[in-house]
Amino acid sequence: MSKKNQIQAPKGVSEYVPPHSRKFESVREALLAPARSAGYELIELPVFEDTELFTRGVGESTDVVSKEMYTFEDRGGRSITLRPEGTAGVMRAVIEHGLDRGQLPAKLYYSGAFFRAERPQAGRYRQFYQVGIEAIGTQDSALDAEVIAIADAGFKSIGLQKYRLEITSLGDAQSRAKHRVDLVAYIEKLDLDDATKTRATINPLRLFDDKREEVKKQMATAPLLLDYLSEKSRKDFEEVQKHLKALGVEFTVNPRMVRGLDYYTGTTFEFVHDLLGAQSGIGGGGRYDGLMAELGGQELSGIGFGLGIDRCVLAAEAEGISFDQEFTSDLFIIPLGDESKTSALTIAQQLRSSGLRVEISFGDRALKGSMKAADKSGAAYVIVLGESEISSGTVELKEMSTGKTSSVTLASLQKHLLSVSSK
RNA sequence: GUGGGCGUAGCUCAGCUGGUAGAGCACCCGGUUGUGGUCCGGGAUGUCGCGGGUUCGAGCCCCGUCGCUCACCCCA
Repeated sequence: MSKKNQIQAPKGVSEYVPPHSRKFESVREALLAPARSAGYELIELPVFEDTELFTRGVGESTDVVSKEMYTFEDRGGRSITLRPEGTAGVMRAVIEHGLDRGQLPAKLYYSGAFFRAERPQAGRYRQFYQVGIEAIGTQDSALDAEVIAIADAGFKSIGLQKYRLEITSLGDAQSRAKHRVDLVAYIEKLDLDDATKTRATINPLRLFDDKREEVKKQMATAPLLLDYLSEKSRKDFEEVQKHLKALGVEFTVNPRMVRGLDYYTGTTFEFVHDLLGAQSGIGGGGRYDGLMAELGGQELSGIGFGLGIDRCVLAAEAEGISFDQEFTSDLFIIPLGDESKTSALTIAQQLRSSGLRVEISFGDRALKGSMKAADKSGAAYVIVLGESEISSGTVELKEMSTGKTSSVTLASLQKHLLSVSSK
């Protein structure tokens, strides 16, 4: 609630506080794990970059660059922009650090906050979170398929089911040029309002994405880029599909798919969730042939994706997926009296070093209150630590789910807990 | 940038045709000495988003403003 002098978060940012943040953490780790298993390595980059990186990399004709960037001047008079997406920054860093001079493909993953100055709505925030990967320097349909499969594995490991994968190919430069000529000619004959016409001159492909029925109808017979693919592009695209089938990754070919960033070429894909609102894309990506050269690097092709953590959290909630059990402690220690607090601290420290999750009851509440706290924490076991336990070296280990207790010596507590801990 | 909906305790909300606020959940304490989940008793919490107007009187009406939210646009 907004009180008089209370400072609120800036408009449209997503925040995750406990217990909700558990979901965020679980989702992020689930999305990242398949990339790590496939040999991708972390790249951690600044959230702000030289504005030119995005105008050149992402493309000035995109809405992202033309009206959605957080751009400001720093104290040295440089134009700085909060990163609206991840790929351009990764390419900049790859070139700057010469990662493209080593073994290829360079395989990188990232995770972090991105910024777009849009009007917020369900699943769309001004600061949002993405994980992504980029595989740079190798042109191979098998790599395209693997990248897509890594994203798919991430969604599956969250437990998501109600999503679908759409793929297409944007072909090479010549294919796109030929198609564009025909598409523009086709669009010129249509009955469209001025705003839409303007949009079409900036990027005619955008009209395929229009949600209005009258536009959809008119675009129904528009020339499709897939029909213009060169022999090589067509073969590559078929290879990708063959590999995806072998991997058991389900997909549909959507020749009308449109992506918002200008650098995509060749294989392009998008994951869409069925239970989300208007913002239903949970991830997407594709190959980009010209980006590296555009940014002053070698003529190398890359492929990657960005997955929306926020939207995956929303999707997981919509599907009723819960993550809570991953976040409960193995043991809850209740010290009685000030003297036993030292023991509680040292015992907890020792148990934690073996990977157990251990909490202590703090403050001076009564035993009953501490037991309640233990119950609510979801801890599997509880011990009460008083003078008698410390002097005898034996505690009553209580299993919270059954209420049963058993006598365990402090010396064997760790071994005991490790044997029953699932983690 | 354009449009719709909504702003009452930490959360979810109730508040009849205007008479100066309530429930459930959560939280804290207790129900005789050191063991939770049920039950019972007790307690704290709101300038009813903010500002102005109408009125004897406004959470309820009017105007403005800010915020949240959903959709368009665009996209993760």
